[in-house]
Amino acid sequence: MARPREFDIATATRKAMNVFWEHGYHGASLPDLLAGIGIARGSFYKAFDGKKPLFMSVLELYNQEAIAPAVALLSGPDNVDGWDRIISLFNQVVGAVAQGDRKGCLVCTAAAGPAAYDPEIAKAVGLALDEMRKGFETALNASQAHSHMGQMKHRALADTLTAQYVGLRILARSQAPLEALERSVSCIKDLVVLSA
Amino acid sequence: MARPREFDIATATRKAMNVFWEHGYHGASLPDLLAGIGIARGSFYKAFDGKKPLFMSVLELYNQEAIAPAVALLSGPDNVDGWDRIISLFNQVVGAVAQGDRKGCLVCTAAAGPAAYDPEIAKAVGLALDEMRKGFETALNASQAHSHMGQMKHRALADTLTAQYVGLRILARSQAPLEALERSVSCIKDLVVLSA
DNA sequence: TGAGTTATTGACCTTTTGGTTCCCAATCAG
DNA sequence: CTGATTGGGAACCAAAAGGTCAATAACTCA
Repeated sequence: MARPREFDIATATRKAMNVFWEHGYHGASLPDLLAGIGIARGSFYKAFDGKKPLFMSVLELYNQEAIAPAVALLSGPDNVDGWDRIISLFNQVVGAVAQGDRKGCLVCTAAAGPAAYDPEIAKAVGLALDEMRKGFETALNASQAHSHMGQMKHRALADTLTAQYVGLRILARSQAPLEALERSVSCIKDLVVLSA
Repeated sequence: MARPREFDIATATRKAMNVFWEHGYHGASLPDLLAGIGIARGSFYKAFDGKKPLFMSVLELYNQEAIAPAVALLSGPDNVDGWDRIISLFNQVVGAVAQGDRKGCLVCTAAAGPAAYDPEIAKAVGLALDEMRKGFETALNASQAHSHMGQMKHRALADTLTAQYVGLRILARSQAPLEALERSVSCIKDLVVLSA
């Protein structure tokens, strides 16, 4: 064998995730990443393989750390009504903003940024957002108020909610007033009443 | 007097708008802009005052060329039902995508990008999106199906629709499947039925 | 026609970008 | 202990970023 690595790859990737999350893909420079992780250039290239490969790993980690929990929230538990789960998710989103977290969603920011010209990133982003969409669909299938809707309608509404989620998180990032985000969500909440 | 400028500032700004629109603020490099406008570096700095000042002018132009027409569509004519105007706007958005236009919305892309750390851009973006929001509100006030809703509900729904608009345009830019965007809008269309 | 003024151009500058290299230090097997 | 192997980190690199400037060209007015 030989000398063991002095830092944990997983931990370093998590730190890198935070840097990308805050600054976006382009905004995160090599020095930013190095400072955030706490290693030097050489180690960085030895461990990861440059900025973009790291970003792809970060997207994967983000799926586990942020997307998967959101999807889990939407998917259960079964004793909670599906629409309530959806409202909980949106409440979490504006709740984060209310506590000063304006980072938004890493995937959504990537969707608006490098996904436009990088097919690999676009694909990863698309997969992550599709997970969200499927989560919404699962929740809708478990919603009392939407049980009268057909499967196709559920799918369409899931797509709409996905777009709503993206819009909300982009607006959060763009310093939109908190009240506007709160109003958006309060209105979605009422949607169940309207569509019931 | 002195030597007259060989190009039209307004035309050049419009060309720059297209470059920014396609590549985003960061993605549009100086050479990109120079090639797009068709002038040399020196002229660029003489006419405009650098990249960011130009971008601010571009945002202004975009407000006239893209935001204002959208708001106008939402605001009238009075013989068209308000909700129909809203649906028309969303149809236009996915119609553009259907014809291969994946540029999205310059303001939405800026919201997800430089607005996160540049207060000046954030302010301009916020103003533009607020115009959209007011447009939605105006349309809702002229919607038969929503006449039973109070003013506060109109405002909240306008915020929701604004977020929906942003999400839709970001998804368009991120190469999301056309069908997903179509489903989103078709669902919004039904919303009038549900909320009637 | 000549003076004054301003646009045009392309070379040049600084800083920063992402990426590479090389040498030293640390670790393990034998 | 020793040699092989690997990580660590600073120095280094080329390219590209945005920005400046001095020389040249074009125009108007006196």
